[in-house]
Amino acid sequence: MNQATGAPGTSRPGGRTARVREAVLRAAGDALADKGIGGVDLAEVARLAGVGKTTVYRRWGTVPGLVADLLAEMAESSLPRARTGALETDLAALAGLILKTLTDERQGPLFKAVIAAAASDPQTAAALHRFYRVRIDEWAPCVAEAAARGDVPAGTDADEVVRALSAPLYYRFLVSGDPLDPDTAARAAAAAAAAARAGAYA
Amino acid sequence: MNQATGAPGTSRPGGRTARVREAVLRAAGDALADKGIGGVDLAEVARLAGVGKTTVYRRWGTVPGLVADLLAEMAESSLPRARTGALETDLAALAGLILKTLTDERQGPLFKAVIAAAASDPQTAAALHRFYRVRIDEWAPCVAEAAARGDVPAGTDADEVVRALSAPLYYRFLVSGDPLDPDTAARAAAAAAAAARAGAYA
DNA sequence: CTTCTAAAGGAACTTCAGTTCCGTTAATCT
DNA sequence: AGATTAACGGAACTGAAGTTCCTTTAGAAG
Repeated sequence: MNQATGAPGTSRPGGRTARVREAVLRAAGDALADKGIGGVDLAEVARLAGVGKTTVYRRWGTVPGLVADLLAEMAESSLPRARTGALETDLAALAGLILKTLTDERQGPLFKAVIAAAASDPQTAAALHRFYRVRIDEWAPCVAEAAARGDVPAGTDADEVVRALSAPLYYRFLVSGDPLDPDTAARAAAAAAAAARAGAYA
Repeated sequence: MNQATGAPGTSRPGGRTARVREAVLRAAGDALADKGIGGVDLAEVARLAGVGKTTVYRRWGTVPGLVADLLAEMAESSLPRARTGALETDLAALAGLILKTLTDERQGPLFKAVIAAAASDPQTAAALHRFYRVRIDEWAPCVAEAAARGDVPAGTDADEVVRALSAPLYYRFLVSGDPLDPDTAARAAAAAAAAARAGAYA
């Protein structure tokens, strides 16, 4: 007597269920990347994934629900931070990583679509915030180590420095439409380091 | 013989046509602010505006088309910049203005929806970029004047300083979900000023 | 290997956003 | 003031996204 207590996929997560999830998330990522959030319908995703549309509607229900699951998947495959030994170079490495992600053929449009989805759906927003919480936690130690070395004032808010570095890249990407190039990334890293040294985040 | 050469509303823009446009844009703003981009349909907007839905479909066609027109309208009512006489205080005034806009009951959700729409629609994106081009052009002179006074290095990129100030606020608003408060705004202004003085934008 | 049932799949159905058609209203020009 | 026609508006129509119902497949347990 093993009744289904939760959502579909929780009680028998192995084998076929896992293959279906993988195929659907992959197809969803493809569709999001090339049509954006408005252009995705679940029946199309099901067709691309080679899966019955009933299955997609039953397990994910709506486009934002599917996007939230996709984000949870993406959070798992987060890269480890750089350890160059100096604040400026660590931050430059992070800026380069963000630049590479946002300008990537597939990842860029995907992030754009996901952030757009989060703007109008609380479930997606929560998943997005968790995603960036993980990223910031991964990279903040760069700043903490710099503080320990005395490169930035004691009491500097490490999270804030990471955000300050990321922000200009995302701002261009989402809001102003100004170009995103290695120069921009380098300047974002340099500016964050300079402001941190000046004690703007203490 | 005055045949209609352009889109509806171009050949007889006065009177009723203008009233309809005003009512529809107002209703569209309300709907966007409280349902977000995904939750708006043109028939509902028409009903709220007290206008035939055929009219809305004929003149604006799609939700992004309507949003683009709304943005063009918003760009007209841009506020003049502050002139406090010092870089830090000018930048603090701008940060305060952005904070006020993004946390406003109506304007905040509206901006969120509009930026989300721009993520998947080129027409909306173009309108959004024009909007921020206007804002940056309005405020960049603060930095140029500071450079003339010798407060920041000669050759500092004024536009870049304004973006650097705006970015952390928008990043929190759209991406990370961290709180937006006067403290954050003050820190964004201080950091932009510090980085500019250090020559990070020269 | 057999049993049990969670999860997938197919097909018909429903609902509603978006379109089309055509009659009505009112802005502009003489 | 009267004529012209751009633009509005109501109502019926269309098509596809999303739902429901029932059957089939295959993962987990004994």
